[in-house]
Amino acid sequence: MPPQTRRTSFPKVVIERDTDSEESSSDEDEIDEEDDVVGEEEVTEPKADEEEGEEEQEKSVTKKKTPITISLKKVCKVCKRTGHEAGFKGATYIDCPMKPCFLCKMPGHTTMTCPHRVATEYGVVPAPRRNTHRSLDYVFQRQLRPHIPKMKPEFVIPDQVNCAVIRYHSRRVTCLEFHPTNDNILLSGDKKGQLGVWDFCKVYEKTVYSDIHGCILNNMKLNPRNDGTVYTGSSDGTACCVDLETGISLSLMNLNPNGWQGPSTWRMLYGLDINLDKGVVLVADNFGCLYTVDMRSNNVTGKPILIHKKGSKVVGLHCNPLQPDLLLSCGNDHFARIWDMRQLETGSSLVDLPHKRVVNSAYFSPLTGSKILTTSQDNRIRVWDSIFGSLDSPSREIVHSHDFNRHLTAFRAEWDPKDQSESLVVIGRYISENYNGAALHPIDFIDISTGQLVAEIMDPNITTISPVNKLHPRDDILASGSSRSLFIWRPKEKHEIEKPIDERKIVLCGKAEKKAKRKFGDESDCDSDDDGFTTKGKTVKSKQPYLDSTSTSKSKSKSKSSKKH
DNA sequence: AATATATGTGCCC
DNA sequence: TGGGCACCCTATAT
Repeated sequence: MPPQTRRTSFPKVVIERDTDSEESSSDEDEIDEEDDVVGEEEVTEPKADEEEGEEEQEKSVTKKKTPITISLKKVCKVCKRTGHEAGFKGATYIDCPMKPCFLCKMPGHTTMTCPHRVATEYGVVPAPRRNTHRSLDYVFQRQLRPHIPKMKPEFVIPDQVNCAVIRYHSRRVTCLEFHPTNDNILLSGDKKGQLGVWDFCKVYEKTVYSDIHGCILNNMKLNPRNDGTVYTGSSDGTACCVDLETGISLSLMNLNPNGWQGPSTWRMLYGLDINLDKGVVLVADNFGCLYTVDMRSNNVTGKPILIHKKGSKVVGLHCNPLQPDLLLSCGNDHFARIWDMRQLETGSSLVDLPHKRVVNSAYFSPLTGSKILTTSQDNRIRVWDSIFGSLDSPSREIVHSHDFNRHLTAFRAEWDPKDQSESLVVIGRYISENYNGAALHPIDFIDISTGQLVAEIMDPNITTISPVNKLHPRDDILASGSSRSLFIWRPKEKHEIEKPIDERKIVLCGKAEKKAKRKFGDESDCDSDDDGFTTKGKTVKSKQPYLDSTSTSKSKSKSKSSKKH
């Protein structure tokens, strides 16, 4: 047992007398009074206070002269000081005033009054009417984007859950990918290393492959040339090529051939991407190294290259969609880096993009590949408007709540691959908002050219945070991973027009699921998952989950201006 | 309904 | 450079 710290040894409920003073004599009273004032410096208290406190308690109980009241003094759960409280009041979270703003990390105000919350685009420099005279830029723009279309209208932003699977995974979801050709298939990875294949139009048609990885499936990518295979990278140190039909996986590499030799030597794979032009799969580990796997021979080629600080995680890799020679990496060393694939060696990065904290993700824009979008643990989304322009500093920094929490999958801002203007981005939100008395964590759609919150979507049935989000490459569909559950969102209008009513079923989750269970008295769902899932090598097909077409989940898709107070 | 628990990052020494 | 510890909105099982 670790030695108790002084702080924790303090009783949270302070016992005080109604009638003060009299024989109190001991130092304890003084302390109580101090507490009353501002909670002053508990630091000045004597070390033995705990026992003394108990003693006195007994004393006063036995005497019975002075009635005892236990006053629930305001004790802040965050800073442990008295005089104020932090935490949830109903569905509203009150910040500790002693801490810097939880949203923007600046001191002097709390989240409630943070200018970035009151006006989401606060401090964001809008996209300038660019008039660059760089010839390369001109050529690039003319070739690819003769006219820059407007961003997608709001109504095609998915805003309503129309199906979801309950606890499809037995651990939290870590990554999602849509199938490149089959519009209804969603792949999902989880912390346990399992890979899910879900036909979300048939809702209950899902398959889970549980014998591919031993722990966290960090990243996966489908092969667009052969859409039946997916490449996966895991913290177990292996990368695999998986056949989606059979679940048969081929190990491409194993960074821990000698098994567990202690935490300092165990290697894990994080970043992963496919470079079709070069016919390679790129993966990166937690020691800062990049590995190249030849897609034909399924062998690692060349030596690992240190591309980020030695010993630091390389969490993301992304190949430029148009320029096969360009690679973007990001990692725990607070950098995102652009590389030329033709001359990959340590220190040879073309550009280093510094961040204040860990970079959770870095992506080129999906259509032109000319923008860069990063998500960093400093609660900022950064945008570089053109890789052909100056990359000295980001074009915009958008403050957004997506803090690091060890129990959550890292948040990543994801492009909408269908948005011709390459300005619509989706990302889950950490801090909750009070929506009619419920604390919900919305999924935000942000126009990264202005920083404006275009839409915030949530569902009263989804009370958990949704750090993992992916937009469909062709349809107006959003997939979200929230804790162990997966959700599919569609725009209300579209969904209502296209789907016959009896297909508009909502699969309940979380609390609503439990309620439904009681209501229908069914015990047989995929909740007993662990049994099935742990059977190595077996696919688990679960039965039909709870369907409830009556409880239409409502979610709002509103512009930021109508936002609370 | 209180509590245990898993276990990443930053920062300090 | 490395161990130790703190840590603000978790989710879930008991």
